[in-house]
Amino acid sequence: MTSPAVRAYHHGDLRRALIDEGLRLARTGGPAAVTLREATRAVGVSPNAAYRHFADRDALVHAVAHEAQIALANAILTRVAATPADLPPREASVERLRRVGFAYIAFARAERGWFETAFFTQDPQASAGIVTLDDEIVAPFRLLMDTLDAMVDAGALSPERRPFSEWACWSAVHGFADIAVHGPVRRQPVEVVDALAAAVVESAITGVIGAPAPAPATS
Amino acid sequence: MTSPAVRAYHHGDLRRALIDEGLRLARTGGPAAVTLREATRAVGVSPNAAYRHFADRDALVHAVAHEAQIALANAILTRVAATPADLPPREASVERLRRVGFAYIAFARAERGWFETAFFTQDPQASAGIVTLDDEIVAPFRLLMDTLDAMVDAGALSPERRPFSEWACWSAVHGFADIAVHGPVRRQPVEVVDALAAAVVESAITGVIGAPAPAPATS
DNA sequence: TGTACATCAGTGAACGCGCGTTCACTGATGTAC
DNA sequence: TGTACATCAGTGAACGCGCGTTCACTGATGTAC
Repeated sequence: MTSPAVRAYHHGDLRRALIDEGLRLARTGGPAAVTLREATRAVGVSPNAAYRHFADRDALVHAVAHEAQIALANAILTRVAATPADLPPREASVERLRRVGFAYIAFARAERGWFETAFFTQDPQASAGIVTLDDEIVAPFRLLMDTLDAMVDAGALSPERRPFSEWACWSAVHGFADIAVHGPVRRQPVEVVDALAAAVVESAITGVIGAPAPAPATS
Repeated sequence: MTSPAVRAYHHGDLRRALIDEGLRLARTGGPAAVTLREATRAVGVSPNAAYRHFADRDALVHAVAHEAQIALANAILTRVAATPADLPPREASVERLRRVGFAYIAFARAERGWFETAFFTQDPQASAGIVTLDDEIVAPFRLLMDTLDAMVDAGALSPERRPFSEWACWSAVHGFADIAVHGPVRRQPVEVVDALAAAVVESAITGVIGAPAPAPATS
């Protein structure tokens, strides 16, 4: 991977190499750590070489953020896909929502820098019509929407309670992620944070459904 | 206020003046905008004069953050204090929780820079014992704890559901604040954000109580 | 199959910026006698 | 009440840093004939 890739920079993959390096930088330092000078230095190229592939620093950060968002979506998908197959449909639909929430929080804790980068990136223009998300972040959000819709279909969530429920879920889980990553919970032992996360997710589910949910699956 | 204050810098109030200027800078630019050079420049003093009153830049930011946290606590207190006096105790206790949530979100939206600064500041050492908050942020959090305790006393919240409920509340409201300030909702019309905020707060209350809450008071 | 040439991904040096921080200093303040 | 002096809040100039970005350029690549 290295030896042909290194040789391939000329008429090769500098763009890809810079994004990869940007991801490495963002992973530990968040979006602020993604600089043209550091990325080009690490790749072994002069600073201005980056301008062949990106309009400016912002374009690089944006590209990196895009990949961070995809990583988040994949983390959620993986956890949801592992839902036990033997659950009754109704419970399964709730369990899937629970997993979306846990996966979001787990990603924020495990990949703090990527999480910051994914959320940080701003869409310059306002979204059209009703409240929507810019294309890049649509994947994780779509997942949440679909999960809630499936709960309605499975009879776990009454249709009157469906509207806006995605915002309640996202807010709870995002808020806890931020508190766990930047807030006072930051340096608490893992078990404490796990317990709080479980309480927060369960409360969010209760808030959406309108009553306490069936017990979580053990897995 | 200006003329004696300006004269009083020598053997006067440079520390106070720098914090005030820091608050002005943080208000629009968040914690990153609080720089020694800009603050001293605005006050009309040489950059190194700040070192008579602050060990380094971090000390100034910390002082500014402290005041931003107090401003947040005051905003919550004011809104809670305006709870109609004629409500039955049970409903009143829930209405107070609702107001804590709305005030938190309103503060984040109205004073974005201060909100970022208040939350940003990090306590270097881990809190002692169980999960607690560092001294500076204790005021808003104490308010939330007391409000939830009062709900138990008033019979609006069953004692078994009390534990951890502060984290569920704070997460929901903090997450929505972050989404409304930095996320996709950022540029939506005020009415849309208001509607989403109401839905999020109501869902959080339902999640804590375990069932939909009595209707909000009209005020 | 060989050569001329256009293309375009890279180089090297430099710019200006604002920042935090340190140095040796000055000059106003307030106190001891 | 007046003077000598220590204190300490401020000055002015400079440092080194890393950044984004621009300039005129070079030299490898790949294509047209």
